[in-house]
Amino acid sequence: MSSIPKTYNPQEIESKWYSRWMQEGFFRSVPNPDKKRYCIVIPPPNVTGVLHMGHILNNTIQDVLVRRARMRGFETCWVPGTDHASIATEAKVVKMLKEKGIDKRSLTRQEFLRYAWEWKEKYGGIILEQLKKLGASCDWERTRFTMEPKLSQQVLQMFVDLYRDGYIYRGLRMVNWDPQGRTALSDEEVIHRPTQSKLYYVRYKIVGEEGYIVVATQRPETIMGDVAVAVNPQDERYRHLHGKKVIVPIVERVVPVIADDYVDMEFGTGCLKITPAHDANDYQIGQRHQLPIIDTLNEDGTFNAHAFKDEQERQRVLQYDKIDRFQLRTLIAERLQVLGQLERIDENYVANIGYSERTEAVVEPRLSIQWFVRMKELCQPALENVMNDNIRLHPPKFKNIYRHWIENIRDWCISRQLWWGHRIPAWYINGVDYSTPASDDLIAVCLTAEEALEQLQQKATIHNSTHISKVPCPQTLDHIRQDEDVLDTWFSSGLWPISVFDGVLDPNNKDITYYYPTDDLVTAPEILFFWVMRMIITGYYYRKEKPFKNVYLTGIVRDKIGRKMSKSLGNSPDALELMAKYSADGVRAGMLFSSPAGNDLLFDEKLCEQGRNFANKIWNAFRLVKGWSVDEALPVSPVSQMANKWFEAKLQAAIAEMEDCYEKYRISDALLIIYRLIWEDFCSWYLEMIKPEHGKPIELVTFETAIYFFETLLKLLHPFMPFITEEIWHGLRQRQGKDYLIVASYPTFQPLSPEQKSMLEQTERIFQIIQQVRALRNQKKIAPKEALPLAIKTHQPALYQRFEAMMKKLAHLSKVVYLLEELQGNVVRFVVEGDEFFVSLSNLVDGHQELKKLQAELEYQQGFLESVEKKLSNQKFLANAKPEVVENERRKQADAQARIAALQSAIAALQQSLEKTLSQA
RNA sequence: GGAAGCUUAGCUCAGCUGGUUCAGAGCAUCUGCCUUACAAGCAGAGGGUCAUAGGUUCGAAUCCUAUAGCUUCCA
Repeated sequence: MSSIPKTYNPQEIESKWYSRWMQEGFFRSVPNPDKKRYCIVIPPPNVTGVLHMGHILNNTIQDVLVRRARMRGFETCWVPGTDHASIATEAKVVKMLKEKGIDKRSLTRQEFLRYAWEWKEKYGGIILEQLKKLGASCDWERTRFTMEPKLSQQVLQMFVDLYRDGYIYRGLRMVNWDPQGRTALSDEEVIHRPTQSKLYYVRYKIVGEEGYIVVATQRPETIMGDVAVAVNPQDERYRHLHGKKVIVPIVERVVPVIADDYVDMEFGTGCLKITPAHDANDYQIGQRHQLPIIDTLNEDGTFNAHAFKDEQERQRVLQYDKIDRFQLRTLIAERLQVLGQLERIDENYVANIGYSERTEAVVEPRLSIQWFVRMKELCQPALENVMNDNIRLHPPKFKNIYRHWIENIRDWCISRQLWWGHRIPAWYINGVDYSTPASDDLIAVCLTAEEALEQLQQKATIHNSTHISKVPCPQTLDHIRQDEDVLDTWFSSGLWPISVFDGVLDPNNKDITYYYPTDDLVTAPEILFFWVMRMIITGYYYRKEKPFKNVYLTGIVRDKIGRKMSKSLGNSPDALELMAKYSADGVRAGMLFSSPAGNDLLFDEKLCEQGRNFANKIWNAFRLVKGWSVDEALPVSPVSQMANKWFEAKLQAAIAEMEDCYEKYRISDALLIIYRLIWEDFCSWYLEMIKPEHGKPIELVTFETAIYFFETLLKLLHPFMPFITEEIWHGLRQRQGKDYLIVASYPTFQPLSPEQKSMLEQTERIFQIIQQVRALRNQKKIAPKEALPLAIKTHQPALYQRFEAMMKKLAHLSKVVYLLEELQGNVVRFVVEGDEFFVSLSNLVDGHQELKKLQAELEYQQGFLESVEKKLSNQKFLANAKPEVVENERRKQADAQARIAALQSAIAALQQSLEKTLSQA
């Protein structure tokens, strides 16, 4: 016993068991048709990632589900892996190169990719190693990476298939342009934030008359791209201008005044400048009025004077060439000021500005040719099967949001102007103008260059035979080229639950047919649309089947004052330090203590401390049990006998409750149940009941029962705190072979017998009595060592006699006697249910204080009775309420009456004795 | 600007289809205790008009309406 340290020391223990589990192959899963399977695919963390609190939460939940399934005998498979994360990784690599003094633009695609792969090999696996520290029981032999050859092949195949089926097209659209990343972004990658900005009021001269109109704009730097000024047709103020022309300042371009309903009369002056190349709405208006488009920006957000076809205009703006858009804004404002065309500046304007999720750059609306996925039709099964609960979201409140989003979906821009990613498998003929979608019949979409060459030769031949304008027919691979862009990362992630099992390459292979559809997906609500929906779409597209049955949405981890954890705020604790300080078990438990599904959780390090303390508590229970010596000859004491029966019932009830929680994905509640069962019921009650006197041995039967209980508790706790439970599992008994807790059979629930139910009810009453006596000791400052006599005024002594030994031990009573009369003298009374209890005290009792307490209790009970009787005397209640409800009220009435009678009797007796003492004085 | 959700003890939350599982849990607080498993602990105790105002009902934290505040999503 002395060999077991007083405090639990997790460091070596945790790494020891993790490597033992790995050695024994417990995480490994292969299809086994004789067993039901349970499967989760990990939401692949970015290769750039390091473990943060969100990962801990997310992966702990997955590990809980996986470990429980494994113990329940399922063929359990948790597939790990990482995501190549195009933009994030490319940005990281570019930054790393910059620090080395290398400019990305000086490298070829191949050279850049070599650096990127190097970087990935070096850092890409870090996060997986960190997950091992957390205890994640993934099948590491199945680790995948979204850009490894086999997965890339499947992603490209999907592109080809979708293209063939008409779901992918090339289109000229206003896209969200990230000038820093120099790439298009999908709508979801743009974050809108209200931003303090300025509103410039600019004068446009009217052609052919004196005066001007004033246009309010937030972006004066786009003025040079103006092709019209629009007013609302209803706007009386500007009716006279319809059909007139105005002069755009600086470029001095003459443009029409047009009328369009889109214009908000309330905003600014009611005049809107139209810049189709740089605003999505302006683009729409431009289309309606057949206006030209003048794109004044380069891809990096600098001004492009060479975009101006008109020689004079070009001369006027040449001085601004290559100037950054924000600097340009200032310059233009100054220039307008000098020209006397800046009427005023509204400094207190808050604009809703879009930022790139990855680079934080202000997003620039930009016209360009990109690849799109036609979403409407593809989405239908994804909507239906969530709405009809074929795929269940937990909590279900997300269904609404999900539907709203899908119903308003727009086509998905999937091309990204990056190098790190899956290069779009589209080929073009050199020397052909592809700047408009008109030339789409001269594009080949296929997996290899050879195939592309063949296709393009055919296409060129057909084209040349049907069109007047001829195109060159490619003869060799040198005459064609592949699209420079890569695919949006989510395009590949959408395939993840299929591609990890190579389901595109070989749709009938053993893995995919066995593991797909997977069971649960655990992820954050923020990527419900980005990712979850796309997996569902892809699942139905490729396999006519959902990718998973349940989606458990975790909350966002925030700091304790509710701010999102972020690197820039520095409010995120270091995950590894946390585990070093509180153990992986402690951190796992701490994370789950307050994380109901879908709710954000306010993380506080104290929760991890609580987890660590819990581990220590269990450890000490283990020390206690291990320290006992067993005497086989000893008969089982009455206390132990009752204790064993009681805890068995308690245990079964708790298992049932936990089952219920798991079914509802209330993981945090399940943990709280086992936490209280261990700490309160097992440690504070059960172990105290059976604990032999110091130095004395314990009966064999009780010892074995206690070990059995302990083992069952360890099983229930194992999914949450795998390390300490495995350690104690091996400490409790000598274990042979594969007798590990991680694969021990999970406890099943046996319905409580009527005796067990009444046992639980009765012990509640007994515990109340014990607590009353303990409280009394506290109040009266009676030493715990002093044994007290208890008298019970009751008509049902048998009820208490069964538990007499237990009460004596836990409340330290010298004796228990049963009465039918009030006990007089120096006693303290209390009432539990309908019975009265007396404790005789050697020191003086404050009768008046006792009286006050009893009277307060009486008052409460009378009020309670009154409310019950009010119901019972209400004819409408008796007529309308269900019979069992009425019956219940009658029972409440009877119970309350019994308590009141006991209280009144106690009060009367106390008053009598007080009067006696008074008259004696 | 459009939509959804939330508001219950000092803090974080549970309370399903209205009726002692109806006012709960954990943490925090307070009071005693170093009682030989555990001070990372033990034994007790206090604490809420269930955001506000109406309504439905025999009965409302629970259903309806309005108001306020917070949060999120979309534009």
